Parts: sequence; C-alpha cells; structure tokens
Amino acid sequence: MRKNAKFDRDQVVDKATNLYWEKGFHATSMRNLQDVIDMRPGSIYATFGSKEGLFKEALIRYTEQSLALLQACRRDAASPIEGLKRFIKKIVIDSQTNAPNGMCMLAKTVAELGDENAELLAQAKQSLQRLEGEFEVLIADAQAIQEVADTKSAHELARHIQIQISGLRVYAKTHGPEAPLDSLIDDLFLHYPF
Amino acid sequence: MRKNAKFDRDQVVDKATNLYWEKGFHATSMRNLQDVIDMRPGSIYATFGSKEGLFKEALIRYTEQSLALLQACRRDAASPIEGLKRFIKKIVIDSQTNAPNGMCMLAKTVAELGDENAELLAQAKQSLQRLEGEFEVLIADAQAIQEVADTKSAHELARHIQIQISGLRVYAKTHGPEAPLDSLIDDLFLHYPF
DNA sequence: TACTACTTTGAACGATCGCTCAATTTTATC
DNA sequence: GATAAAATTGAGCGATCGTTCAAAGTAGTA
Repeated sequence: MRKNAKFDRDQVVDKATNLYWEKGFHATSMRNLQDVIDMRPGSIYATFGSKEGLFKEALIRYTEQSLALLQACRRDAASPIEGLKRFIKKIVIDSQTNAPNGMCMLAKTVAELGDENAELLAQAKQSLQRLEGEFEVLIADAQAIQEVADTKSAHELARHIQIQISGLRVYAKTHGPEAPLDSLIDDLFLHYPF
Repeated sequence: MRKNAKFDRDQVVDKATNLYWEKGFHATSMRNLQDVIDMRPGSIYATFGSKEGLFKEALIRYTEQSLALLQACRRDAASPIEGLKRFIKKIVIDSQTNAPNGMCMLAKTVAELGDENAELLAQAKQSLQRLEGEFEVLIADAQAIQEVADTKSAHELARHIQIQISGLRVYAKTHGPEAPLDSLIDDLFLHYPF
C-alpha cells in the first residue's frame, strides 16, 4: 500500500552538504540545489521542509563526517597526538584543494549567519563545541600514555587546538599555498602550551 | 554650472560598511542599504556603480579604520607590544558587543565569497595582508627597543598574531562571553613564540 | 533671472528568490 | 489486475532581487 522514496537520502544530503559548504547558506539557491541533488522542489520540501531544514541536515552530516575523519586519523596514526596532527593537516592543507571549500563549514556558518537564522547558528556552534570535546578526549588519551604532560589541562589544550585550526584555515585561504602550513602545524605540538 | 553632491560620502560609506559588516555581502540587499544610507537607487548607482562597487569601498573603509585603530592603540600604549595587545583586545573582546559583528569583516568576506566575486575577494585578502604587514612593523619596533628578542623573525611573529586573532574571533563567536578571552590574549605574548 | 550642467528621484524592468499544490506516477498490497 | 497510499512532478505563486532611466529638482554661472 505504500511507496518508498526512491532517492538515496544519504547521497542527497552529501551533495547538498558539498554545495552549501562551497557557496554558503545565502549564496546557495534552491534551484542550485535542485540541479545538484536532482530532485524537484516538491520532493525536496516534502523531505526536508525548507532551505533551512536541509541546511541543518547538512551541518549535521558535515559534523558526522568530521568526527569520522578524526577517528580514522587516530586509528591510522601511532599515537593520539599523531592522529590529531594528521587530522589537522588533512582539514587545513588537503581541503584547500580537495574540499568544496578551504574553510570549515561550521566556522563559515558561524561567520555568515545572524539572529535571523538562530537555529542554524546554534547548530553550527554546538557542532564546533562537539568537535572541541573530541579533541579534549584525544588529548586526555595522550596524557594517559604520557604523550602529553598531565600537568596541563586537556580542556585548555583542546581549546588551543580549536583556535589554531580556525586561525590556520583563514590564513590558508588568505595566503594560498605559499603559506608554510605543514611546518606551522608541526610546530603546534612542539611548543607551548604542549 | 555644476551642482555638487549633497550627501556626505564618508558618512554614507560608514553606514554601508556597518551594514555589510553585520550581514555579509549576500545577505545585504540594495533595499537594506537604501534605507540605511538614505539614498535612492539612482544616486547609489551613479556614485558607486554597483552593489560590488559599494562593498569594495566598504572593505577599504573598514581597512582604513582598522589601521587607524591600530595606530591609536600604539599611540596610547607604553610600548609597541602593549599597543598591539590593546588592539587585539579591542577587536576580539570589545567588538563582540560594540561592533556590527564580532567577526572581522575581512575574514568574514574571505570565508563568504568565491570566484564569482574575485575582485572583492582579492581586496579582502590584500587588506588582511596589509594588516599583517603593520603587525610586523610594530613587532620590529618592539625588537628595536628589546621588548621582543631580535633572534625571532618579525615576519613569522606577525603571521602568528594574525592567526591567533582569526582563531580567537571565531572562538569568541562560538562560545560567547564565557570564553576567557582576556587571559588568552595576555598569554599570547608570554609564551612561545614570543 | 535665465540658463544649463549636474544630481536626485522613484517607478518599474526582467530575473530570480523560496516555496506551494493539484495533478500525475509509482509501487506495495490484496 | 485493481486499489489506494505515498512519492514525484513542474508550472507557477507572490515577493524580492540588482539595476535602469526618463523625469524632476537643484545649484553655479552668466
């Protein structure tokens, strides 16, 4: 008696995420999205409710992908800090060329949106805090194996890492490939506060 | 034989800058601008050419104001580094409540725009580099009076400051007033690489 | 005061925006 | 194969977008 959706929701959200990530919320039109995800307006609105609804889902997808990447980096690396370093190089350096946009989609959203899109703004902030929390877990793991001195506060170190990532991504976008990003990231863990 | 413009161009550009700064390029409509600067479309287009033309002028105005603020901070402070620190506190902490937007308008623009607005993007990048250059001058001055060890590279220290400012502003927007911004900024100059 | 070069006005253009919904198509069930 | 519930379509809604331009207004010169 019922007909199931024929589109692959994950694929659709992925494509929408990449477009939103590339162009930002306001510069992405529903018609852009219709083309990219190959759905007609009625289907999109039946499924996601609104442009904001789809964007929110995109933010959540982006966050899941970022957390998965962090876990993958940690798994492939010899230690927690090596994993964290690998993650940072991936998102700061590789995403300048591979990704839809060199900037973090969450930071971009926090920068772009205001009170008129309070729910999206709150989602982006929460996701950034979630990522920072994962950094803290990784750093605590590093302290447990004496890779990082446990006299330091994992919470403060995670905050420091979060600030460095945001700063480096803006810097990379501003200065292009000439910026010595690789050594800047290596230096992160060689000096204070580490 | 000629009639002079009756509006005050500086005031107009100031108001446009504040609106663009608050809302970003795409979310600001010409009708928003018409209201805020109290000019009719024909006058705006005769004077600035296009929405992009006015935004470019706003970017330049914002940059001039930032440079002026940096000079004022330096003048009012006891030393170059104290002046730089005062500047950073003003733009990272005070502008969370005083300014149209807690984010740097230039970083916001670099994050928002893509190749479709190449000229504006280039202007924003250039302005960010200009500011970084002024940081370097200030740091070199500090080295000349032994406030900073001259074994360090003023260029690299300026880059470090630029990265910290971008990172801190995103962090401040994400975490609100609970973030210990004041002590984070004090710490900037107490530890590596200073 | 009349002239004229310049500025300012605001209605309105075509394009596009986010979104709706009646009509159609599809498919699981009996 | 008939039925009906759900999914999909796409024309098109009203609003707003950036922009134009003929007309009206204004001020410096003669």
